Amino acid sequence: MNPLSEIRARFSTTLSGMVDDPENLLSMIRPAGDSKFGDYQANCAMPLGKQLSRSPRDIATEICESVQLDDLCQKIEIAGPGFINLTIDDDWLKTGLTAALGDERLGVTRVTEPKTFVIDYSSPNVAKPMHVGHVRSTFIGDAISKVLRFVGHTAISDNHLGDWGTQFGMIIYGYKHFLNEAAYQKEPVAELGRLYKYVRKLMDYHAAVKRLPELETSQEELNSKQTELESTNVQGDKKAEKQLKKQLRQLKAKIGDQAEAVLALKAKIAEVDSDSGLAEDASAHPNINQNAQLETAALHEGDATNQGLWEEFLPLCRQDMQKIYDRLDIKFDYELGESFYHSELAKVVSDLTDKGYTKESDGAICVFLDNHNAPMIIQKRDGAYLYSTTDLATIKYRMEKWNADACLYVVDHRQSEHFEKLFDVARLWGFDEVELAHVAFGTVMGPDGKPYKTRSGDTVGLSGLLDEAESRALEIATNQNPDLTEDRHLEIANVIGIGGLKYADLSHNRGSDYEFNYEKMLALRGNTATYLQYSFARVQGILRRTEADVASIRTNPGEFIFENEVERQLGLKLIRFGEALDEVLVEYKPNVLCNYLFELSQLFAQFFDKCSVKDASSEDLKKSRLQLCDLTARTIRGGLELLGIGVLDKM
RNA sequence: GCACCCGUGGCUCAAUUGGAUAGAGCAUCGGUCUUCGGAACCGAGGGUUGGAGGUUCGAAUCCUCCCGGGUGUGCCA
Repeated sequence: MNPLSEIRARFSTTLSGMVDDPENLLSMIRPAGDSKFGDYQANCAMPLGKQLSRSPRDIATEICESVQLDDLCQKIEIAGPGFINLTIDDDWLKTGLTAALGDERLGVTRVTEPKTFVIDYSSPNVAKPMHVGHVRSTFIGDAISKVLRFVGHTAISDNHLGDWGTQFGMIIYGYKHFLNEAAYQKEPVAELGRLYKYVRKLMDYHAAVKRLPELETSQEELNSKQTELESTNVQGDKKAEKQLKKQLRQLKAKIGDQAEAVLALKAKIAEVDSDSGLAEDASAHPNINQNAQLETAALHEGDATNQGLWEEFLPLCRQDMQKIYDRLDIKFDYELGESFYHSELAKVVSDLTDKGYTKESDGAICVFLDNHNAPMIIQKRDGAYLYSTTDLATIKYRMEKWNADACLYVVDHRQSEHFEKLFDVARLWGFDEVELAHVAFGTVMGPDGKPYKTRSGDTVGLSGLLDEAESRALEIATNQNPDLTEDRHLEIANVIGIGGLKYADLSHNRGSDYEFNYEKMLALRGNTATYLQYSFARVQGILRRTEADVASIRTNPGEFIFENEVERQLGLKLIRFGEALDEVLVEYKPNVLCNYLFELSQLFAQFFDKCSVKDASSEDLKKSRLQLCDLTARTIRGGLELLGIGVLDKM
């Protein structure tokens, strides 16, 4: 049991005697904001004072007299308007540490009421190369799944692959018209990838040719509007002047954006025009955009040829994708893609219609919701279904198959409105017991503060990203430790390269955008994976150097001794591993665990500096310090493991 | 137009969801140490949390308005 839950349990008894619902008050017990106030603080006396119209300090006194804390806290103080400051008792702490030492779970107790979570993450489109945008979903989802499992929940990870979408129409079209048979025999996935990109280029070309004149016209309009605004005379009227300025500024920004868009379109056109083969195919396939769509439609309608091709392509594409997951060491319990649900979609619509929740509008079948202007469309005018339909079928399946208590969707924050609607419709449909949560995350930004793109404006491919991270890591590993063998260098590069990438992502609050930066990601200092991995390796160094018998330390521990203040701080931090994990799950935020591990490593560095193990003044003290070392190493390793990050004994 | 999100030292980010003097890491400057792994430790400077009001014992956090930025917005996923 971690100190926080223990304190809350003790307070619970007292507070339930004072109010009906103590839950809210209990959440006001938390780690002290400043260590000079002690280890924990209870802030519940202030609101309680207000509620009961009494002096908060009196209430605080009353609470302190009633709560049973003798063994748990060595100091209890009331401060300021009514803060209750608590300092954990050293003996209690030492007992906890001793227990953690002999426990594989480091003293972290399992939840008393395990739940079943379905976590939907990663979800790339197969047959399209994975890119930097898939990184966050994959890492965050994986970390949350692991933490859920560790604390005792059932976590079912499900990779909801996009394996039924328009990209297959494109590939099928490409296969039928542009296939290089020899290349396909030799390296099928590479050839399919080429076909996808090839068709994409041709489609983009035609779309650009069509769009360009419209854009140029609108550009002219904007320009003339700018001239008009610039010549408007509003002198004397300050308010109008200000408004005009604002309008002009916004207009200029829009013109800039459009100019960029025009350039991008022109580039796409030029790319095709400058290549005689592409140009020829472009003019030979003027209706490629519509025809590719028709191939998709044919696939969905069960056309034998297309169905056969899809069945041929899919395993190849999935195999290819698996390579990336293997490099990242990410595994899923299930990979039920969109195709898995396609036979259920008609039933979703008919069922919702039978229950009277749908309405036809402009030929489409919709569910209208009170708190949204636009309805959720579940069947298009042409009869085709949408991803909202698939998502509904998926919820139904997950409830029937796994009876989930919660479904978490680790998806980019731009889809928040979609999920609001989806969850509303699901509840309307009858799935109102399950917790449905959109675990949203921000965008990965480039150094220019805009979404991370290559210089040519394309999204950044994931496999290239991993290559770059590992090759930079290799350079660092080689420079830092030239004596090691090349194999060792490669192993280190893999662990710190991939680990650095994951940690850079996970250590940011998932809700915020963050800037992608190789240097910072792999920096040897600061809040990075390398710093934590280095701390771990240093502990291993101590254990090696002192020839410590770790097994016997765990089974036959000696007393913990806090000779130096930092030893106590380190011990307290160690015992709070479980608190950090609980906190991660409150809002599904892995960065809480990152912060915890970083702070732990910083405390260890101080301990390392001040408290020599090798030259400890007595055997008892040396043993106590070895115990702290062992716990530190196991906590860092265990914590990083939950984040999907590895460690090395030597690096 | 409407809806949602964001704005925190020079830079990159935290802040346990309303708690005490807003914390880290880079960078800058200074210091420790003949290292149980220097990929270390200690210290200093640097902030009106975009601005103005309001709510209360207490606000980066909640409310209103303004400024600036982003995202989404009826048949893509």
